Amino acid sequence: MTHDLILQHVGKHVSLEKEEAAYFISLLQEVKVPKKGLVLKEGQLCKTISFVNAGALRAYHINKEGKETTVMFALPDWWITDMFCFIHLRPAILNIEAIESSSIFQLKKDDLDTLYLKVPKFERFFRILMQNAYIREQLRMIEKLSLPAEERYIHFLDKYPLIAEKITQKQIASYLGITPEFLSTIRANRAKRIIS
Amino acid sequence: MTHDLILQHVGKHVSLEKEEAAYFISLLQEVKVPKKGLVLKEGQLCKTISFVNAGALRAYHINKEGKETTVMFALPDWWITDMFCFIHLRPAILNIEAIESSSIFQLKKDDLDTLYLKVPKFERFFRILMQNAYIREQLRMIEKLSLPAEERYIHFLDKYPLIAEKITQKQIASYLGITPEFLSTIRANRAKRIIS
DNA sequence: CGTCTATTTGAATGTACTCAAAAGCGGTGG
DNA sequence: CCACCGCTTTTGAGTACATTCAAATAGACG
Repeated sequence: MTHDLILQHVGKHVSLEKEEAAYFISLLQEVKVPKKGLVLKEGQLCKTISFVNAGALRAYHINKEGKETTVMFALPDWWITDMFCFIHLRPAILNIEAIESSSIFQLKKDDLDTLYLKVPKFERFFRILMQNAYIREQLRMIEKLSLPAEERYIHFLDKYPLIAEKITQKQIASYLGITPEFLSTIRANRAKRIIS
Repeated sequence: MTHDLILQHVGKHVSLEKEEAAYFISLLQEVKVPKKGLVLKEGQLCKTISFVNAGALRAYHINKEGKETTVMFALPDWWITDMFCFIHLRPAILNIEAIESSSIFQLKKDDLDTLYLKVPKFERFFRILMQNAYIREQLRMIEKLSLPAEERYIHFLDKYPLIAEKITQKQIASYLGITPEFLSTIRANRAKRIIS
């Protein structure tokens, strides 16, 4: 359980003194999650944000009709949480599960708030993270509103090849906002077109 | 052109010394925009972020088929820009126009970067802003993926009554991701149901 | 007042969904 | 190690939600 990856990751945006790095790491708790294990369950208080050190996670929401929609995937070097509930200390509206056996570092809300005060560099670090997350979501919304399902599917494969190879089509479909059956016919149509 | 609103707004999240406030304000440039005036045009470099002091703005994207999708609205006390292009210094993919005659304060990217260094409190301030923006977009995506058009319409009226009363149905439709014709039939159906 | 755009209405169409059933695939236990 | 179980994927038919196109009406603004 080295912290090389996370320190390198933080180092991309801010440079830490030795003691700052040590303090930061002291706040992290490593958690191993087996495949299909839940890191967060809807209704629970979401008290932590997780950095993926190894493996892959998925956050999804289930609406009142039982329909599942995938909010995000996270590979190593990504942070994931139910941000709304983490920030406002509300019961989670998302589930977060391990797609494969994973190792994550969890940071508690309270500790993060203290970290901001003790090492203000982390304000910058998380500002950049939030900024990128916001931009990603905004671009995703523009795609969702302006492109048909097939083009969104192609973009997804293009943008997230490493994710695509780890997950099922059902999960891709629920990220794109279509049914697995429809994704299947999209793929069948493409295959036909490519042959002819 | 007082800066009361913006200072009060910043004050909600961080408290500034007199000189810090003065410095911050010195970086702002007031711009008056007439109704239908463009603050940002697709293809231009997006060098500024705008705080709405009075009036109302709208950011929208036009895809290659000419279909327009509204990315966000901004009332007084909101910040608006093409965040992707602002951060990465790319040609804008969004247009930003005034829905009504407006007064905005513009902050240049360079000045913002300097501001972060000189007054690190602003890292915190914008971290919180970005965090909220991220959460909003994420919740919007969950709605878009899991609710039918009619429910999204009701939620919109509920969540943004002040915006709803200023804009056209066409603009609401383009925010919800439906055609104006379909929004019209949704409204007609609701009216019928309410009468009977 | 006239023009331009937004809104409504309706008919025809298309994209995506539901339901159902079969085929494929992966994991697990005997 | 193979057979079985459960889940994913495919396929197809019927359906529903939403779009397109067109035309009429209503509203906003100079």
